[in-house]
Amino acid sequence: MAADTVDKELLKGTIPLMVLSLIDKRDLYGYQIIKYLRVLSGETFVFKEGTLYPILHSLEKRQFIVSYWQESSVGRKRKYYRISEQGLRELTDRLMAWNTFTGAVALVLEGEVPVNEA
Amino acid sequence: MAADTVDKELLKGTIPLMVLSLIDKRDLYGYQIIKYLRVLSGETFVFKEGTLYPILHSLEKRQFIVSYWQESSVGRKRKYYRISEQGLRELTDRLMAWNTFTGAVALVLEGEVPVNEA
DNA sequence: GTATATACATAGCGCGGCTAGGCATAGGAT
DNA sequence: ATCCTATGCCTAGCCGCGCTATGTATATAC
Repeated sequence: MAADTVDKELLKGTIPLMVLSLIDKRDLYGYQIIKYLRVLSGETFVFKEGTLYPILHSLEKRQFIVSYWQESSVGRKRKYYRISEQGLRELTDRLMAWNTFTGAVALVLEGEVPVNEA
Repeated sequence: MAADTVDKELLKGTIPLMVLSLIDKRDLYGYQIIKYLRVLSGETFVFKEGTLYPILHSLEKRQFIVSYWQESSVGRKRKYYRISEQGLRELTDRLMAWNTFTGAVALVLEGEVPVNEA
């Protein structure tokens, strides 16, 4: 595994977190979110539509985000998403969970393993 | 989701990393690894045997760890694991992947979302 | 006219971890 | 004596997330 590739498994659960975080800053449409994830992550997160769209649909179904169509001067219509009240709460919760999680992993990785038996 | 609970989804792929990291420090047996993960993580990672043992078997099958039985003064026999050469390489790779991954997530979470359209 | 980029959608698969159960030994409590 | 708890190992089968693969549609560049 090269240093600039991500273990896909590690991603589980973090994509919705990142998506909510981005939409929280500004209303975005799907294709745009894929680009932002790619650019902001320094080309680490390169997702296909097949990965992101179902996640957006799931987030909308659970009412964390709300969609609306909007014309663009170029290309076809875009489906924008904005975050809801529940979405804000979900984002807060997921951020806490993320920090707890990475903190706990760090503790284990840096932790001393006692030499004595239990 | 409470702050002291982990989103199980986030765990995907990180358990083998933590397990390899622990065994790298000292030979350990399964039940012991569960305890260390629980204690070192500050009660964040509380795994059942049904979670850990299959992971150990998988790591051994891929020859990242090697097992051997050893009597104990109390209780039944224990199956210890030690890390192999390949396991050391795997651990290094997974550590890099972990750092890349968490770094990229941080970039996205803290990233500025430009106001202009692409 | 066809290749590329944009933009959205979904059925179905793969795979990691978890549930739920089982087996076995020892020590302490009742 | 019997039960509970802790220790210690094992596995079939499920669940759920993300990915593959594919399809549709519009606009621009060559």
